[in-house]
Amino acid sequence: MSLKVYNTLHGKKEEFVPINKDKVGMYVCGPTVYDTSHIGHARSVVVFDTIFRWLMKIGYKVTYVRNFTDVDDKIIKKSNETGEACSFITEKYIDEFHNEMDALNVLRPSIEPKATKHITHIIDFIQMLIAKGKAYHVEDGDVYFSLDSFKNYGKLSGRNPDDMRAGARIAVDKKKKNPLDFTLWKPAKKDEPFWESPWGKGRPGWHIECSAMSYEYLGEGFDIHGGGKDLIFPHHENEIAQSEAVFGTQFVKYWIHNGFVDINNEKMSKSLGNFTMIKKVLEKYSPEVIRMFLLSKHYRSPIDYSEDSMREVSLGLDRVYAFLQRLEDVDVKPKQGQADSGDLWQAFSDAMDDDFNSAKAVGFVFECVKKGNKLLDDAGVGNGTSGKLDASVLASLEQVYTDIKAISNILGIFMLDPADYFAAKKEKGMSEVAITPKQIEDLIQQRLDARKNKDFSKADEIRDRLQDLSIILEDGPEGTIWRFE
RNA sequence: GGCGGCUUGGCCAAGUGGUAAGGCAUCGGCCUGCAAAGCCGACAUUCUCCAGUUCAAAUCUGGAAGCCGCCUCCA
Repeated sequence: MSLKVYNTLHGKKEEFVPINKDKVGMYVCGPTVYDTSHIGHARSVVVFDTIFRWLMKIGYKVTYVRNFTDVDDKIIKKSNETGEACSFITEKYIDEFHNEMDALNVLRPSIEPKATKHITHIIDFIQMLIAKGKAYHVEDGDVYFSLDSFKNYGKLSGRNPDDMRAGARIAVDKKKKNPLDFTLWKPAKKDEPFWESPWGKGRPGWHIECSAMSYEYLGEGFDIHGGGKDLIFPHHENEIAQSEAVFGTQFVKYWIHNGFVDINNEKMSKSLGNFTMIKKVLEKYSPEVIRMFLLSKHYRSPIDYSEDSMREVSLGLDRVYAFLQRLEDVDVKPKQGQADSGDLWQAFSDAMDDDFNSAKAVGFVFECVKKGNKLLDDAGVGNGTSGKLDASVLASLEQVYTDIKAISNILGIFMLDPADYFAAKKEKGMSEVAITPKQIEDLIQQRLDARKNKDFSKADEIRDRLQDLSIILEDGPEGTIWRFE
């Protein structure tokens, strides 16, 4: 099965055929670094990270560019409010972003360009636009893109400029020839950061950096451009206008847009004040739970964030790791050098080829976990009698484990050694509870003694006591183990 | 007002013309002193509603209702 991708440009799934065989150029709009990232940002980053990994896995040499917008009105505003230099603010949030994305097991893109490091490229780009009559400079120092000079405007978002003018939600600016013309360069006011340019001291508008930097690293036209759905208009529409106006060739072949993270069925946004920061979620849930949550629904659909759904995902992840632990307990290990050959991998692979359907893919993993558990049960392993696995069962369990490990490299979940996963979970649980492991062990021993003496009411009392601390006891053939709920 | 999307069991969620994956929860059973975990079974004759195309539709077409998003900074 070959890769199919939903292309926003045409509103349908298309077979993915890169411009250059074997190579893929991908540009994704990164954050404006003026504030802490919320889980909506995490979705975009995790989704495109997964896409990046999948493209590489199926054999493409991928150049993945994700920018930082580090010059912007909001950054300047924050600087004025806090008295901190813009560069201090942007560095701070870039660091924070990197730390959080590293925690979420996100691979670094090939290149992470910053707008402020590409001012010359941006100025050159604007000059090309002016030279072609696609942009104009007004007296005060502003440079605007001339919408009337670009016929195809609106092809990505399905709008036409005439309708929008009728819509009349756009503030009229007398300096503009057409009210929809957008800023390429704006003059610096007093105390604002600036760069010298042919139009005086100023700074770039928002859209132009992506055209200039994608050109710099990926060329006049490239394969994939991504970002959140909210960037379709006007940001990506404007990028198309700028780049295609200069080069006269198709800017991007496949446009990919991820859906939002909602809270109570509404988009997470600053104006509603309903956003949840990544760091806040990381305090409560492991990175893999967050990743699994974000990948448990198709990337184009909205996904509703709630404590309940996080808890549910967390339980599901426990289930997978508990299965892996069972495998480890009977010495089933992933096979070396034989990845990508099992049925699970094949099913996973087909799901990913179908517009990166990670939700479906995760479903297959669960199906396999159930089958694997059944094989173990039927073999009587870990179920009272410690049976011996026969060769064919061993082989299929090894294959499942191998496939899950291969999948973990794409989804960025199920990455850990199960023992480490549960150890981390225990550690986290311990930090929230007023009891020591020693005390727990003592109680377990007391309960064991009580059970030996058939004093079951005392045994149950001890178990209930631990239960109140979210500690679950499991009596197995090798003794009693405990874990956090 | 313009444009786009969504509506699947108690909840979450796959499904893109061939007769409803999976997870969570619930109820039975096996196992257990009792539990937990795991497994087995039950749980949508049906996919918001109405009409149409088709041998066949959750999936295509037309219409209705509800919800959401973009059109202003936004992942």
